[in-house]
Amino acid sequence: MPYPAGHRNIVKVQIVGSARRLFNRHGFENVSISQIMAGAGLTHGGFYSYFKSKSQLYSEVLGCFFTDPQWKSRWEGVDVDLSSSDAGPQVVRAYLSQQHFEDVENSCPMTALPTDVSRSGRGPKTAFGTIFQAMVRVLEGSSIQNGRPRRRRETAQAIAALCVGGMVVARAMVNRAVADELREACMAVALKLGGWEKESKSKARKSRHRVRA
Amino acid sequence: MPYPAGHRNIVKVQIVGSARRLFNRHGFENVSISQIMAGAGLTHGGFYSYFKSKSQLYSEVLGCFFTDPQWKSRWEGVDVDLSSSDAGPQVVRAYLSQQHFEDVENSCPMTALPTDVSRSGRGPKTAFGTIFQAMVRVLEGSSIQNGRPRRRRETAQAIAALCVGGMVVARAMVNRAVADELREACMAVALKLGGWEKESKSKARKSRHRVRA
DNA sequence: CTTAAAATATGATCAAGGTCATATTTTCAT
DNA sequence: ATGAAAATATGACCTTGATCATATTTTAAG
Repeated sequence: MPYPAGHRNIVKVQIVGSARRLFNRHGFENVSISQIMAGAGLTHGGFYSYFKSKSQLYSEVLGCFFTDPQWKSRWEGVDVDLSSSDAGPQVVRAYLSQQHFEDVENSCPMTALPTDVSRSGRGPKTAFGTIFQAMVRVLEGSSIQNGRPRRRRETAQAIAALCVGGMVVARAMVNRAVADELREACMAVALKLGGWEKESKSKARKSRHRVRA
Repeated sequence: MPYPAGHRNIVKVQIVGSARRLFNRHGFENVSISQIMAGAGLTHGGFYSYFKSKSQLYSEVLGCFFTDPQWKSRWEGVDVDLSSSDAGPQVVRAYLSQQHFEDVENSCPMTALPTDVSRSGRGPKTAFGTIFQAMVRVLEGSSIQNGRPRRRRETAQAIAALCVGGMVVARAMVNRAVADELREACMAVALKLGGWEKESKSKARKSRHRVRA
């Protein structure tokens, strides 16, 4: 066997990673095979020895985003421990963080390309739904809500939608200060909805974080 | 003058309308000039006597969405009276309505192509921000919040983001029932946030509307 | 019914991109 | 070192699409 065992798989992962970054930044249809392969240090021709078509890569990229348990593209300085008891507020803060806002390439696909997914077929949509429900489940399990589970689920869904929506809208704005204000507003309300307003932090640090991007 | 006075303008409006529908459905980059012109009953060649480029059309389409006061693309059976005192809940119900969910072509662009805008230049982003702020202002003016205006604004921003986010996510799902549940959850929470839970309607009418679409 | 301007259609050009066939290079076992 | 297999690169084909130049058609005025 002329090449080491896992080589093929390693390269394939690199291609998928390149595609993920490019898709996040430019959207599905606006990225060429050449760009993707170049991003993995290759040229365009070899692509079809790895994937049957561009569409198939599309599915694999989403699958990677969603199902891959070792998706470690955390955002600079932001960490989430899903097993922690306060996973809910952690998720909210991370999702609406300035780091996530800025790190488009490693962004959550729900933020970077939800409308691309809505224009696509069953596969991507199914994957999208899966991760969204996963997010809802984490929030639901962590919310300090008073009563009925019906209510808790409703609230958790709204918090998730608020996180995604806040991020999507913030990214579509010119004015950075306005976008930041929106993010912070969504974060504050989301935490309130979950019953997580403990450390009120006096709304300091309006947009003073430093990120080395 | 060989052609009636307003003719040119009428045709231009038709082209922009065709572009709006197509952009909403397929995204900006996935629509060709030929398709747009065909949608207006013309062929591709004449396009450049109306617009300098495809990008310019893009801006005009967004401008039409956002600033045009006579934008009458209401959704079937849904009406909003912005001068009414309860404009807030009206907007929320309309935005998260099943009709809006289904009527992709006449959708609010914030729902149909926010990520396209986030990948674009200053022009579209500015337009996007303008309409979002307009929505926030309506919600803010109508919210029954208790105290500080700071709080009211924060809440209004979150409600708007929740409306957009709920719709964007719902559209990216395969399962219609799940999407409907999300919409309803977002609507309930949004109304609660605004202090508009008056007519509780006992959560009836789970998805029983009829739309002739 | 003619005519000139306005509008529209046809067709060409040029660039990009998905796809695939073929050539070249790289790597490991001998 | 060497050779065969695996991987990668090159180049071409073909389609599509943005753009523009030119031809044709339509319309209102005379």
